[in-house]
Amino acid sequence: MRRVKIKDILTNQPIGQDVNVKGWVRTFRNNQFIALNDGSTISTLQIVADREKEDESLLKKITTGAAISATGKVVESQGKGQSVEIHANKIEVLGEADPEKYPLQPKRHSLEFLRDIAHLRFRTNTFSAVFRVRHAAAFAIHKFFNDRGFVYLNTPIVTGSDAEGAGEMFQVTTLDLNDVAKDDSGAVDFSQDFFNKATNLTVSGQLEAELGALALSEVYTFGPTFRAENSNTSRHAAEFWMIEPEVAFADIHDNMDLAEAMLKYVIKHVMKQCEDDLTFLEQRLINEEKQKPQNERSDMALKEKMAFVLENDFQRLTYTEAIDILRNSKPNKKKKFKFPIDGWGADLQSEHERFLVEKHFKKPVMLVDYPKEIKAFYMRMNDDNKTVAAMDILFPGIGEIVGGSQREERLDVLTSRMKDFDIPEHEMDWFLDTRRFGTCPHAGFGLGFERFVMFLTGMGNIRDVIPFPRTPGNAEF
RNA sequence: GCCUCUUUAGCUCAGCUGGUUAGAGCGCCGGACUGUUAAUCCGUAGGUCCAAGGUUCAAGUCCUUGAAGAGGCGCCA
Repeated sequence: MRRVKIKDILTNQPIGQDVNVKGWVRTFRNNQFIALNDGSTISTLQIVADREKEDESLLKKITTGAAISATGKVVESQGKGQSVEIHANKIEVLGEADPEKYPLQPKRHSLEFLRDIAHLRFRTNTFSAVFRVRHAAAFAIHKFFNDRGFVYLNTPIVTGSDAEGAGEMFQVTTLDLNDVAKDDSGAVDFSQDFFNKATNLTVSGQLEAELGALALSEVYTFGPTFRAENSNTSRHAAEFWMIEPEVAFADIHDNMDLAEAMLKYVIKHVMKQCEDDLTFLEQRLINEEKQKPQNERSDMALKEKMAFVLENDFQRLTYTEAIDILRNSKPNKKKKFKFPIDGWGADLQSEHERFLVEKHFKKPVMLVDYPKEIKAFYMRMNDDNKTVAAMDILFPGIGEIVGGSQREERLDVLTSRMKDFDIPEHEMDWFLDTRRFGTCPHAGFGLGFERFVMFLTGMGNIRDVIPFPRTPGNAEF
């Protein structure tokens, strides 16, 4: 008999039909009631075993975590808590789970403990929900761009470009590290390396995406990104996924419109597709926050927060306006900020961003037009000659989720900016060619996928929204 | 990289100003019950108190160093 997914049975309720289901036992109550989950939905399906007829040795093997196959009739449930159940006439244990050794019990486990057993944590309600939501979000992103005529571009993961300037890179080499090839001057001889040059894992696909956009008009990347930063926070990982759209004939305002539309589209899609997962995750978050002091709890539940973001325009303001607000803010006047705001030009610290997003505006904030000194060389110089057309999107609880800009398309301005940043022109010749031939205004941004999934799931640590997270000192699994 | 906190049973935790034999809930195992909902009830077992040094008559508790984890900051997505 063909296997039916539990989600289908719970949705269609084919009462009277004989079906086969396969999945993993969550609990086995009363030697009779199996709560079975197959990952198709957060809900379990109740399998009723015939205690009289079934072999006792078989019943003994039905333990939490075991994989079973059950065949029987779908009937209306007599008990509370579920509408239908299966009266099994045949149960097969496909894979036993020794209860002495199986680490997952039908009880609450800490996220830290589950992180240590990341290979098994998919079997929990929380993580199965998180990864279904993550999938739905990834799918929605592809659909959003596809429907708008964007081309999905796969930029290189191994890169020979060392001028991306977005942080420390992981080196990629096949040189024998125990006996590194040296040249005459004693330096490492990368001409003997696999690519005949020094290579790294990408920190951003942006520069390559720009090349694509200046021919295909609209492109986006969606791939892994690597940063060898020693960052020890709940929102940084050494390996994470980034979405980087790049649009020709677009300015910073088009860019902001695109980012806002995309974020809202994905939120809407996830709310529709993952209703029951979100309900579970929302409750999980409420329970977790019960242990926190009142003032640290969020004032909106998960779905409420998502709906709120959906229904309201993101707050747009310039860096200069933000500085004014911060300078006149209560915490600044009462010297509550660790880094007081006294003038124009310094980068905002997380405490300032959090004040703007969580206290002042209480919604996502888009900041534009930053001082040129604190932003990257490729961002377009504004007419004031002091600021660049950069934008950051800040989300409550997570901070920076998007960073983007209009790109500097004027060759002379770009090369002079590169000089300021000590970036050698000859290494970026391929990049500059796009400015030499048929250059045009264009813009793009990078969205940290995991940070967005944190918002969508209410999870507070990036390590809990990526299946096998890589962080300093940790590359297990 | 910097600062703070944590580490006690399989899991989640309690263990007071250092003082007899280190506790609870859940899980496991055994039994009872049998339409249960993290089932319930009774019972048993289960500990290198993170590690190494030190102080003390006495250390789970105090000190030093180290390890692992968490939170905050910086870097950023």
